[in-house]
Amino acid sequence: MENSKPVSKAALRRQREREQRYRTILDAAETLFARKGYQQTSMDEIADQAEVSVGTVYFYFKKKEDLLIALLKEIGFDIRKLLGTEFKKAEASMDGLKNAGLAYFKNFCLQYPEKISIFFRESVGQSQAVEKQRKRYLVQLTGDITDALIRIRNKRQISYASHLSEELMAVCIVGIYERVACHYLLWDDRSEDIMTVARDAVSFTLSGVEGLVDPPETAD
Amino acid sequence: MENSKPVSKAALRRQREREQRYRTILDAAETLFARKGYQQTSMDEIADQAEVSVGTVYFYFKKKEDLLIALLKEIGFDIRKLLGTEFKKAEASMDGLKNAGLAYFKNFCLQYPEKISIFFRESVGQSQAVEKQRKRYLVQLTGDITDALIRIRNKRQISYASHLSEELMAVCIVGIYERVACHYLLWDDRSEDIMTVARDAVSFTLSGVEGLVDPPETAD
Amino acid sequence: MENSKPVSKAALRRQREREQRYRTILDAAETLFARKGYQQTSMDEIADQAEVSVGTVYFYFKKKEDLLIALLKEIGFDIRKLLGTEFKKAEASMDGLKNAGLAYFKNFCLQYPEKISIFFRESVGQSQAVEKQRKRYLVQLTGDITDALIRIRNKRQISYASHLSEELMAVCIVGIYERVACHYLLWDDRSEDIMTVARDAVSFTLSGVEGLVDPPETAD
Amino acid sequence: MENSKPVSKAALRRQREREQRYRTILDAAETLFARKGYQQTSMDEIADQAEVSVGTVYFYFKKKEDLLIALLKEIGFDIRKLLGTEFKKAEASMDGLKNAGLAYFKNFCLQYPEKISIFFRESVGQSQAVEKQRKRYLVQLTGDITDALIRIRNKRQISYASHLSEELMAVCIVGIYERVACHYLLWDDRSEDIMTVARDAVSFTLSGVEGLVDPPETAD
DNA sequence: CATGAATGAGTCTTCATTCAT
DNA sequence: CATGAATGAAGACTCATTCAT
Repeated sequence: MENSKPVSKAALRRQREREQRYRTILDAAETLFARKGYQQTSMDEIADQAEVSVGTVYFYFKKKEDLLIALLKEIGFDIRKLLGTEFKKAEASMDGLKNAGLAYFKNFCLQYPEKISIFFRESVGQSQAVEKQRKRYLVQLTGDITDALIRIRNKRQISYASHLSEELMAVCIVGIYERVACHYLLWDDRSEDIMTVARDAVSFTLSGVEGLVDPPETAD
Repeated sequence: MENSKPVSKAALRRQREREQRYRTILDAAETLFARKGYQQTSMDEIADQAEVSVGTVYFYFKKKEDLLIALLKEIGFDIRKLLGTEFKKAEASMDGLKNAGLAYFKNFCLQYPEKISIFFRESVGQSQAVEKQRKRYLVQLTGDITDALIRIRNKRQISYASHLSEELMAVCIVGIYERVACHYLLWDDRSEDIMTVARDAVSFTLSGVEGLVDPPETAD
Repeated sequence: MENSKPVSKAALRRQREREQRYRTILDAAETLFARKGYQQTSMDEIADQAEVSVGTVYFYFKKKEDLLIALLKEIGFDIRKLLGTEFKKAEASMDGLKNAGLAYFKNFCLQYPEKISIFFRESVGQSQAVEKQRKRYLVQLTGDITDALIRIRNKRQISYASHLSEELMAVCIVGIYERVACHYLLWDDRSEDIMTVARDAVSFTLSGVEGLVDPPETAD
Repeated sequence: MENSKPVSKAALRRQREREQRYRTILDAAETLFARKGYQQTSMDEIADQAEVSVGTVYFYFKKKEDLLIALLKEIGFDIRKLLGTEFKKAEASMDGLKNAGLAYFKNFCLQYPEKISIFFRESVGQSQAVEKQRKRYLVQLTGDITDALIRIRNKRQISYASHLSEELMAVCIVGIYERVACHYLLWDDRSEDIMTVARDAVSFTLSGVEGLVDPPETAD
């Protein structure tokens, strides 16, 4: 019994250390990809920044792409979690959509502009494998929003203009939040205006959705 | 008198030939960038496709980037012309916005999906120089839409939610048209649904704009 | 008779123009080779500087090397002429050697530092063909000095240390004048000190020669 | 205690191997630059000759220039060491100068003609960076000789013609030894005559120096 | 597991030279 | 003769990836 423990303790430490290394490397990649661009960052630089050797980077990530894909996955997951939380708080109502939008700008874009840079810029126009993953995560995101819109529709007992409308709206919403973030954070750094912008963008979104409700809710 | 410019004939032909070459090369680049991706296309391949030597490609374009930037410029210009035309036809009204949106999908996206690919995908995440030009052309586009919104505002004697609203709406509209095009043409090829999607996207856009009108037009 | 003249007039003009072109191009090359270096100067740049087309440059000089070789020849010839004149003025005496050295610094190095740059720097370390010509002109120069030394020897009825001495001394003299010019004109621009330097260098040279006289002139 | 540095063994071997590789590559470059010329030698050829890959060459030398500069440095250092040794052996006397000259021809030029080729030919007329280093090492060499001449002057309590004389003489000496080596080893291979030539060149040098002593040593 | 030297395919880019007009 | 667009071989350099220690 006793000597089964020491092993597991060491093993646990190892496990912990390995996870730390993984994180360190991924963080290094995130920092550099955001600062210099994916193409302009070499594996050596990432190893340097993470204070490990190239070999070690390759132990955790088989290819350079994998770093980008892992980041993509993490960021996609974070955004979905954020939205999911807000959708849940205000179950199946337009408020969920509204709060999710505001939270995205306030708690995500402003906090982690480098993640925006990676998700919406550095991961675009790279290899096919990256594009595939990028599509996967953005489609999931779109799916989440589509689902939320469907729940809202069901609850409000309304229908939308066409059978494609829910998904289309979700796509529009993603497009808005993508471009607004890029425009006001990556191109012009207007961080101080971001919440004004956010409110307008959310308004735009909500009105856009309402505009596709069909037939209009008849207040009888 | 006429033969006082004997140069012109030969010179004109040369000029014409030069322009043709330029076009041939740019077309080759467009095709390949859209098909294989910017990074994955080598200058030799472009030369091959254009049926000239690498040297000739470099005679017309000093660097590989310059090909992408030239394409960016052309495409940006084409989109602006399309929108400008529609805005002018329905002077300062929401119809202009509507028709411009529909025309974009019908007369641009469907006709030249490869241009969409270059403008919204292949030119992203490349070098700084490309990003700079990309920003330039997208900001111009946003400016055009902003101006149109301002003209509409003036004509209707309304105002919008905040001092940033016009620009913000323009950014949203660009985001929508970008993402919708990518989603339905590059990711899923749902060309046949595109006009349904387009109508919904336009509706979404118009409602979005209306939603930011403030104070609401008083129905007297 | 009469109509044989017009032809020859035009022909003469042509001839003159051709020679002017040749000069213009060679001057352009000289300027650029001295300013930017032979390797760093392209044929296009030379054409530009000479205000002609590349094709024209190639009409007068079949290869890029030929420009350098032509310059080498000219410069070599100029130096030999300068030395020859001084040698002749002070027939077969050490004064000839002295005056030639002073004239070299005063009337050549100071006037045409760019020729020094080409003769002693830009034409070194290039292709085999250039090296061959460079050797040819420097060997001629050495030969001239050797001959002068032999004439002096004969006149003074002396002999030198070994059968190789005359040539060796000439080689030394060429080496001195080469390095001094490079050192004080191309590396440090100490043009204002050049005549002091020149006097010392000439003294050094003359003493060097005297030192190899053997047996020493017995002052009886 | 001993095994507190278990790294050292493996690390030392690595260090040694690295240095060997560095040498192998530099030797390959030296051989090829001397045989074919700097310009005419490609990095691939150097890699081939050194039996490594191009990548490895670039691992040790960031640019092609760096190979030449490293060679320049080594050769410059070797020559200075040789001279320094002779100067020291015959402290502050003309014998030092004499022996240094003879040693240069006997122990350097004859042994390593390829180094002469690189130092005095292949490194001339290349890029600015190379020229800069070349100047640096030749100026150091000149400085060494200048210092020796000053020490001799002090010991003998004499002075030279002008305040520039020491440096000027050093420049002359460098010029002589440069040109003589090139003339009799690179242009005509007269290796068998080299020691005769050397003696004459040394005589020339010594007399040259004496000639600039001023006022002449008073024969008491 | 970590290291970092080694690999070499791949690419952009340059530029001397040619030749049809 | 002059022009300048076209050629394409050649070469420097990069960097993702591997692997022996």
